[in-house]
Amino acid sequence: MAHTSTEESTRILREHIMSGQIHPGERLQQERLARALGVSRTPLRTALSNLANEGLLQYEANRGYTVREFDRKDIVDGYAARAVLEGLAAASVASTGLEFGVIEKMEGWLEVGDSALQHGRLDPIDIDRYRNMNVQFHDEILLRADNRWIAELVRQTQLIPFASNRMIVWQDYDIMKRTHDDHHRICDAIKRRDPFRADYLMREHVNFAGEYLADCIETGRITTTAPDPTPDTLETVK
Amino acid sequence: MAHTSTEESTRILREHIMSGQIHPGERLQQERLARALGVSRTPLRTALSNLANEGLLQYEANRGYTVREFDRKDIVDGYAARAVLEGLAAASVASTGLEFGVIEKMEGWLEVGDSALQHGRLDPIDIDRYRNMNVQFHDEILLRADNRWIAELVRQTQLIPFASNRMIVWQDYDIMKRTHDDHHRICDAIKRRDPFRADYLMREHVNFAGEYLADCIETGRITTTAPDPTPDTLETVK
DNA sequence: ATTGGTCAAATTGCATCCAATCTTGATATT
DNA sequence: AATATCAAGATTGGATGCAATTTGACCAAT
Repeated sequence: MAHTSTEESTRILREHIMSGQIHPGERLQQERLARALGVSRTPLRTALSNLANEGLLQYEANRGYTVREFDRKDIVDGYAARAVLEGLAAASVASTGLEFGVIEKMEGWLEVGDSALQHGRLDPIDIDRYRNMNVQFHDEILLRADNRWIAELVRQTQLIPFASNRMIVWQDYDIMKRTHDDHHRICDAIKRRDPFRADYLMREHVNFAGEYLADCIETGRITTTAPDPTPDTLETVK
Repeated sequence: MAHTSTEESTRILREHIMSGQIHPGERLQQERLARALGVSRTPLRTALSNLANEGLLQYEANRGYTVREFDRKDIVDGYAARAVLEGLAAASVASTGLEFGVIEKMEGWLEVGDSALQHGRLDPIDIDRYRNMNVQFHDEILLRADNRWIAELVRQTQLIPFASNRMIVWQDYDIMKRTHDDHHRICDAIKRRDPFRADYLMREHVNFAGEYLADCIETGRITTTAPDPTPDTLETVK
């Protein structure tokens, strides 16, 4: 493995926090956690410090780390920031234009989404395919915008448990239909080189997703949104 | 002191990198640096890891940390991202409105800028006053926007040596005049509760600043932009 | 001159140890 | 009963030591 214990610990802890396996508000004891991860306290402490910098943990000197708690406003505000950033990305891409190969690829993804929605209802079978499509679609635009700040800042806004772009609320068919229609229109705006329309559509798309997700989390309507489970176990030694 | 060695080291190193006292591309040797800072390698290593997370350092396993190098595109791209974020902040504030006391305070700052520019030319005497005014003006809008993500992401975009909002290119009177006029208009747009205008003006204001700053850095026209120097010495033990 | 190989010195990553701080709970005081 | 005090245990932050990796100098072969 080409990674250090620190990097591994950071990654595993981040996933466990993001997926809610470590609960908001929970105190993270270094000795216990180090045991669970099979490392000493030194790399673990670096990992904790990094995660606190990312905003996932709260730190108080001599009192240790706790998992940050996020409320509705945190989610909506995060999506609001993400919306203008992804809007800028979409506008940049629309402005510059995309090579045909890339557009073709994106239209392929759109069809993946179409096929998941073609039965007039939501089938749990399709959620994984739709989720991957969604991540690829948004990531491709961020990639093609060719601005490392935007990509990095968007990544940051998604460091909220249950609120990354891997979380799909697979519940209301009409909403998914409309949401995916946004994808079509955003792609169309990019194809037509219409930055203003791409920007506006993306902002609306992301802001809506934020409000909707926040609603669903608040009312406990979140169901089967977890992506491929992580093989890493923390519980064993606990 | 209420801070840990790790936090202190992080802060001091960040300042030294931001102000260019540690040069881009430079390799950071842990033993030497720890000596210079008067701490052991443990807190230093945590600090380095944090700064790498912030994007100021590059890290390679077993090969240590180097100061990241930034080119023109990094600066312009960073400001482009910052522009939409500060634009959103300004629009939010304009939309919500500000209490009279706050508007009065901001108008006070505008006058500070006016007085620094009233002689029809740029006096080096006024640069500190103008810089503080500028920071306060932008920070106040970020604060009043009441969205912690925006404030934090904007902070991140400024983690580039010589490119924070504390850097003022105090050289061309006409440009400063126009730039400060933006401040007046942004404040006016907020007062009139015109989110669209506030957004547009702020984006233009920030994007222009980015391009201009990048030009000046590229052509070596940067002169006396350093803020109040840090009392912390690193050179002593070097 | 350039490539490839070898080995010692330098440097990094991590485990462990110790001092400083916090937490807990029992006891004393009002 | 409520609050204050204080000592023992628990936990954190930082220093040190060691194994693993990298760096760099030197030399041989092409």
